[in-house]
Amino acid sequence: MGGVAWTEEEDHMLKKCIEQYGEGKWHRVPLLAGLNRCRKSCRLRWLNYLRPNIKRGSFAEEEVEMIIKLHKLLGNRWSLIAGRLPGRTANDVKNYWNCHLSKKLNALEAKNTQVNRNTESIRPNQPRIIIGSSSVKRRSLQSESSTDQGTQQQESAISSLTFDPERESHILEPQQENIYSCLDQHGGIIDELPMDFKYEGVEAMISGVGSSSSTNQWDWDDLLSDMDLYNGFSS
DNA sequence: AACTTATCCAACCGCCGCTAC
DNA sequence: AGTAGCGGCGGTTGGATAAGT
Repeated sequence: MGGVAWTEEEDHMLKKCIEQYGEGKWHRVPLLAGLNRCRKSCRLRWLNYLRPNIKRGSFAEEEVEMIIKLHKLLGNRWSLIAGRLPGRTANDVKNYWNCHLSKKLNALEAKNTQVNRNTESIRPNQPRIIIGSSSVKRRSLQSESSTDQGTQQQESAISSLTFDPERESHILEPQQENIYSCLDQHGGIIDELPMDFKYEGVEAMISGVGSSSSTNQWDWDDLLSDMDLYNGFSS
């Protein structure tokens, strides 16, 4: 493991402590539980392993599809992504992404680079406004919007930002944008990706009307709410 | 069977924003 | 205004295990 593994006894003590005192106040948990662990370890152990209703085992295709979609929109915001996958933790999602999906995307990126060398004109004529990296933490976005770093164009984009499928891809990093463009444009490697994700356009994805989405617990309004809160757009 | 390499994933680390003082 | 403490997050590490030779 990455550190000292938790014993069953420690798990029991932590669980008992949380059940008795509730979540939160993590700085007190080690003391209350009588554990020789730091607050962060306790919190992580609870969130990723001990918390009730945690789903274990491999990811279903629908879950993988959802992860890919959400990653396209949110970047490496694992906690937000996990929030849309009942029973899955941010750590699980992150690990799954790093172990399984990022490799596929890297392969795509490599291929995309090669493709771009031959087909420069694929890029859109009108430049997109990138309003901060989606993988950059919320603080960066907020600070960008509050400082004079951004151009007027950027500030305008930020201030007027509401959800709009036409603009949703703007929150993607340039690099990601290339990768996902490649997903749309080159079905070959995408065959490795699950289900019908490879055939869906952005519009279908945004509206949640993908052919397999009927079984997903997709609640776009909730997600937007989260994003608003997360990015501070609602304030 | 023994060894090497690849993969998985739990745990740790460092950073940041928020809040109270 | 400055700062310390906290919760929370994403990135990284490294041990266990599986797969390959």
